[in-house]
Amino acid sequence: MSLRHALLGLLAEEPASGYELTRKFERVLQRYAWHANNSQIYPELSQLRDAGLAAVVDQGPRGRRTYAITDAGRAELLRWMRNPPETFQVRNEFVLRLFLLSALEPQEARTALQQIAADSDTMLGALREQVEKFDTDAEPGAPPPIGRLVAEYGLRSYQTLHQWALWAQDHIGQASTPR
Amino acid sequence: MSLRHALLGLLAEEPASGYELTRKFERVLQRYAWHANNSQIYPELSQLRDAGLAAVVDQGPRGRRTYAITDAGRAELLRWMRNPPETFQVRNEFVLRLFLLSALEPQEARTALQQIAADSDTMLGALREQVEKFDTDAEPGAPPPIGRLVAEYGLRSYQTLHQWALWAQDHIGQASTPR
DNA sequence: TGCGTCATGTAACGGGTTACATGATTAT
DNA sequence: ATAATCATGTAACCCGTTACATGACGCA
Repeated sequence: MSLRHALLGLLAEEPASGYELTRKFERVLQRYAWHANNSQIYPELSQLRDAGLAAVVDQGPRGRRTYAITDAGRAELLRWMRNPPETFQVRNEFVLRLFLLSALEPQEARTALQQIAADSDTMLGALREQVEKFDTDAEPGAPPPIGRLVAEYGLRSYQTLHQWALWAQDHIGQASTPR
Repeated sequence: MSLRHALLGLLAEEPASGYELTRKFERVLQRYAWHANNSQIYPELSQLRDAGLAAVVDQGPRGRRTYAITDAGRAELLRWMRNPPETFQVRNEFVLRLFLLSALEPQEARTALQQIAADSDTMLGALREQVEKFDTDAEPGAPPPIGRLVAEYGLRSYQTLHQWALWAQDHIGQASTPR
């Protein structure tokens, strides 16, 4: 039940409404870590509330309800963080398509790799901006927030993807024939 | 419906039984690309057969049925490969946990990062062996098979993770306090 | 006044997980 | 003989997706 813990993790940073959590998923988690949309988030928040792991701490206009993590919620999040499974399940259609590139003719595979190289380059630009923003906002000498570490991870991952796509273009050959 | 196309992709390489496909998922796709188990694979193979995208080409002992991709199946795989979605959905609990490291005390987060560095190092060893095997088996001058490109991707990804985990240990500070 | 955004949900359906169930073949 | 592996599947349940539904608030 990762969605539950993703929500607890976001609420551990600061209280938020279902709407704000939906936005956070879109901005922060969606690209590398976890995908969820509002029709999943609202029912899960209700369950979190019923289970005593989160509580409504504020009501605003348009029926807005701000949730905060409770002590029990914090304990549950810690328990989960301290007990990782030995193996993690991954579902990433993008990488799946990389694996199945051999089903295409080499020329078509090369074109696909070019597209990947271009897209990852665009992503790199956005991530570099994000990292720079962290670094200019930081007080000199102070250790960076975790968000900075995560952005660094994203940056390095896309750099790796980009460089691999360029490398693969050079090494993909006529001999890698599909059958 | 990525599972369907993952199966078609594997069958495009060579005919296989449900059992063999389950093994291939475990060995090849599971770690980076897609997770599936036998109780999903067998029904999906039946559907593939009913849809004319795969066909039983051999029967062996213990009721073993070898499936092969049909021309229609190949066409469907190509169509899918040529029409990628603009955005991909990602669900990776491992990365999610990286994002939520800020919920732990810095000391505990550092310990978790050490574990990640150690685990990724183990993975690197296995991947290096795999890559070497590809390279010693290859005829000199011949372009590498797609499997070699994918192994390279895995290798680079784990290298990136490993180096990031070391870097993050050095940069995680007392200031990254959970609230 | 009208558009964009904020804000919350439900319902039907499809995909995925866990647990269960069964038995044949091969190697030791 | 026995254990490991090969080999196939079903059933109940849970999680996630898509589409739908509704309306208040703030700004131009």
